[in-house]
Amino acid sequence: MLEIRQLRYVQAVGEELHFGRAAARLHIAQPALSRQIQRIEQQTGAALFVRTQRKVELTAAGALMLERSRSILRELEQLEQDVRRAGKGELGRLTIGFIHSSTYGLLPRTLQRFRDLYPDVELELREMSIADQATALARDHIDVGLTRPARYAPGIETLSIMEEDFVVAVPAYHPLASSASTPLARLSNEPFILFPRASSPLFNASILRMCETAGFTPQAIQTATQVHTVVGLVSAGMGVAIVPVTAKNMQVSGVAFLRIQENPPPVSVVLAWRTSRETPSLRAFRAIAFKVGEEFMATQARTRRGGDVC
Amino acid sequence: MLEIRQLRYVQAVGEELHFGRAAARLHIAQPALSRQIQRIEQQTGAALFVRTQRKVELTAAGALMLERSRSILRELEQLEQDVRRAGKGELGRLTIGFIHSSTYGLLPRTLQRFRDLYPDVELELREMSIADQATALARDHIDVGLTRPARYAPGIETLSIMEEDFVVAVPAYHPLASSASTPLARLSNEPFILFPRASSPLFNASILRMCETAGFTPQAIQTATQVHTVVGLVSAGMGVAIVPVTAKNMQVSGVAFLRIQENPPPVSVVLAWRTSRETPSLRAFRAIAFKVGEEFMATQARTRRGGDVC
DNA sequence: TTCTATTGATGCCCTGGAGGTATGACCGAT
DNA sequence: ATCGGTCATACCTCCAGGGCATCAATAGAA
Repeated sequence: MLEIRQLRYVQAVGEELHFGRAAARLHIAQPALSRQIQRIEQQTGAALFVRTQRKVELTAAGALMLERSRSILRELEQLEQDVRRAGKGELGRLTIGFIHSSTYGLLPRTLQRFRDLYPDVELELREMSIADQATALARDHIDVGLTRPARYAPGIETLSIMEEDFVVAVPAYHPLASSASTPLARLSNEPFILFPRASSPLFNASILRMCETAGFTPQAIQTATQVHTVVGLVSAGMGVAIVPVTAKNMQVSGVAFLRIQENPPPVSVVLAWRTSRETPSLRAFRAIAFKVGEEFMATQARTRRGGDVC
Repeated sequence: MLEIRQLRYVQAVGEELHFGRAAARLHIAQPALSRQIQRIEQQTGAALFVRTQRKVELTAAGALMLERSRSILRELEQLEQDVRRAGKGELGRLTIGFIHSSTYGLLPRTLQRFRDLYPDVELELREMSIADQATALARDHIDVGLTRPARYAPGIETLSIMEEDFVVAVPAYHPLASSASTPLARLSNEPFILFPRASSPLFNASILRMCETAGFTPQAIQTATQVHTVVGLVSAGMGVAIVPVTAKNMQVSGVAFLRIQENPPPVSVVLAWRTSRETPSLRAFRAIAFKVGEEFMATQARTRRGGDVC
């Protein structure tokens, strides 16, 4: 089989048409080059160059080999560079699962920043539920999930990148609408729009627990899986709801958001991935998502925990 | 720079996902393979494989390199094969100059046989005059010329591949039309269609000389460069002509061809090429053209020299 | 013509690196 | 705890590629 060295030598001699100069260009002595070319000619049984005493000329076979050698050498160089980049995570493909609600939060910013830094990593996005992400991770259908805390199979790691407080959403005309905060108990007789237990177990359980702690069971008048649907129903005056604070980013009018005076535990957004499938691109994505999460929480800090309002 | 060996090793390990088996496939010992892979990983700074104690897995960079290595190895193999074939003249390009009259003779057969034997040699055909072929050869515009004997520049070799006798062409109603042969002297008062001296010096000179030997100067009523035009004019009754015997192949009706009893010297068809531009394809073409020329003369032997008529 | 300079080929030697063998380290299975 | 399987490490060998000196052939100068 031909060796790369041989291709390079053919290219040098083919371009210089002079063994001495070609050898100099290759940083080897001329006899070595002569021997290598002879060797190729012997290997292939084809004369590549016609050496008359005064000049060197390409044969048809030589011209063919020169051209193709150039092309293969280019490809090889490109390959090495690409492998190097892939090793640093600058090249590749990342399939990301995400829950719909993260669309309004850090996903867009994370994607934008990631694309800026790693323009040659193909990103594939798949909206899927928390449960679906868990199985997709286990089956290697996605590289990483932007999801919520849950019970994941062994071998799947998670990293919390953001904690969101819950807030109360009420219609704009509601008596509470002008308040900045409210105790949960004030909502005990309100009709509630809740998240269904089946598809949104985390939100459902969190909200039921905090109401229980406040001493009542919320009266469900409707359920909806996606946050923006829930807020939409509040906006339509159908009832009140408890939603994560990022719901404010949804640009729905006719809804007021109130802090919850009991400061119930926040809910996390986590990244989840298979430990054994850790790639450089994944590491890079994780770092960026983490950073974006931090910034995101910082910009929303004024509305959180009643503490540092400006 | 990456070496071919390394690509092959990556391919083997990537496909076997097992160092021992991959090494066996490569006919080397396993430690050598481990070292080479490590070396590549060190060279590129990218992990290609994840070696857990029980199994080997590809990383993203490894998968990339596997795929591209396959492709480069394929190309390299193809290259070697093509160079080998080009060396034997089975691959390449041959630009052939030819005079129009050879279209009715051996050119079609030669081309057909050559294409059968060397289907991957591209043939480019250029009809051009004898003089044009001489300069085209000198300037490397054509690889070989199918032409007539002439004064060629030094460095240009010729090989005669066929000798054609001249015959007399007369209109079908001409008193001589039913004869098989005639002495040239019988034509001394006939109107002649001649080849112009400028563009067809060889034919023109040959014909004038044989008539002179027969004791007369032909009376030109018209000149025409191409043989088939000349024969067409004879068919139209404009006069008689002396043409090479291949003119019979032109399928022109209304013309009778007669042997010349004086047996004037025949005219050759030659191949001409630059000695320094001798390629394997050219050699192959030459051999075939020569053979075809021999066969061509054999099939026409019965009409030649008055000898072996059946 | 003879001499010289140029250029590719040949002979001989040396060395780096690829490969081999033996063995270690690690882990899962029994 | 032991064994078997698997990849990594240590150390040695050997050869192909490269360097140096020189030859051979020829074009161009004298």
